[in-house]
Amino acid sequence: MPTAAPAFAVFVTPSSSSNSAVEVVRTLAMAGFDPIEVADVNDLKAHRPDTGWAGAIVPIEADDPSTSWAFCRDARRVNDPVVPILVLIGGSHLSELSERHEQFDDFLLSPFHPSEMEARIRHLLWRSGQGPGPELVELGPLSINLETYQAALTGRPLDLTFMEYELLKFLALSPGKVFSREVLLNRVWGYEYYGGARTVDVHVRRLRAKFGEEHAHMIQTVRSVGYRLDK
Amino acid sequence: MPTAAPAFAVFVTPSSSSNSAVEVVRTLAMAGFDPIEVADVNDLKAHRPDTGWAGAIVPIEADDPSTSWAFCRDARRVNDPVVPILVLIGGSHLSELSERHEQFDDFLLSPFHPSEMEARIRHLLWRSGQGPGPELVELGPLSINLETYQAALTGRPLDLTFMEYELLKFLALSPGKVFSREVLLNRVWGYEYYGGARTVDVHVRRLRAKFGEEHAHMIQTVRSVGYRLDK
DNA sequence: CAGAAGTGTGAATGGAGTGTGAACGCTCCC
DNA sequence: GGGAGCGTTCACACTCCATTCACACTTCTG
Repeated sequence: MPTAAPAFAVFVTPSSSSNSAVEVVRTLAMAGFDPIEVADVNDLKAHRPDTGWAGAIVPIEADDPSTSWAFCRDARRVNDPVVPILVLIGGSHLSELSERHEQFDDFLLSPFHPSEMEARIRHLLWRSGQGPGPELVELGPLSINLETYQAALTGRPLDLTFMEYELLKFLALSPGKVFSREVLLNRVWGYEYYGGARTVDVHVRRLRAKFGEEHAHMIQTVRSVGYRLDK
Repeated sequence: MPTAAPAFAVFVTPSSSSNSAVEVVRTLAMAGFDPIEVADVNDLKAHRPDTGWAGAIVPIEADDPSTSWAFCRDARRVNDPVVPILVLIGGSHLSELSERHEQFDDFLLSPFHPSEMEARIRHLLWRSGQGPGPELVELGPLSINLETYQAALTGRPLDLTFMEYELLKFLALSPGKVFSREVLLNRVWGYEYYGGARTVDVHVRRLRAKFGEEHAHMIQTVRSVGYRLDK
């Protein structure tokens, strides 16, 4: 199971004359983020995800800029200040930015291209804390950190070798699914690999040993078929 | 005598096929800045104004991106690191940004509208005048001062060479994350560098030696994968 | 120009990691 | 109950990888 997607607040005015918010929401979703519409600062508290806000996207409404700017200002004042703030603004309103530097972190011309918005968001995320959280694979008590090449069982780190790690990762990416030895040799060891089926057995055995008696059952044997990783 | 206009370095390739640099220079001048064309990092030192660089504008040449990126990287490594860096990039090359966040501060789609460039520059200037960025990187007993190019372990200064420092800084910016030798060669030594993987090993070894026996374990080897910096 | 410091490369070394064969044990089915 | 089939376990040999060393090359400095 992948880590929860970073949640972004998308400011929408009650008199949502523009449909830009729709475009924003769609773009965020396509880029793998979690867009949540908010109408005012109270919504920021009410709808705050457990993981907090990864940032906010604020379209500056052409017919009522002050409301949008007020939202930006207030979003910085709540208990858990929202950063970063990306402002969406029409080309003819660029001059408004000059006196409001402290109210936004980056801006994007409207209409916008989705890939530019995504690029700006990713750059902001990186700046404000080294980007999105680490890529984790979790399955019950097991968690695998794909960035650090570390696996842990109920928080206790497992000292795995390269092949053990690769095998476990492969199994954990398709929890519950049974893989034959042949498939495992192909997908984990490589297509050109031509070794005995005993190889898989032994690595499973070593994994189970490191899991400890308590969790060894997570790797299940399916007789005359292969192996499967369960919770 | 009026205050000198902020000076911006504009990167131009010798084979300046694109005329984007001309546009950049004109826009900067119109906005009241002082554009100075530079062809490489040596020019940054040779033509450095008395007031220092206010920033740099770097067009990413479509036919030779790596030269432009190398300039960005090196501009951050000179004695008086150039910040901020604004990158000018074609829409079809946006994906290049994802792995180079540390090499630029903001980007602008090419072709660009002069008023957007001016707005971006003014926002960058405002930001750099505010809180100077994270000039200190800390990780357990290790602290790295990005401004003075000094690293220290439990307060004791480490006498690092240039490459040792760059390698350590890169690792410390993503604590815990494993990097392969290939990635390290690309991102620390440079995309255009094509050397043996032993180079990385040796520099790691020298870093560990300077860390001393007590802290050598901070740089961990992940067998058949790469290296990782931990607390 | 001599010397020092920084950096990259090839080769030797040691060891962790990996694969294999054989012995053992379990389960199912005739 | 006995055998066939399959998985498990063990010990051992070998491969590959990281480490280390020595040295060549470049750059800088006095």
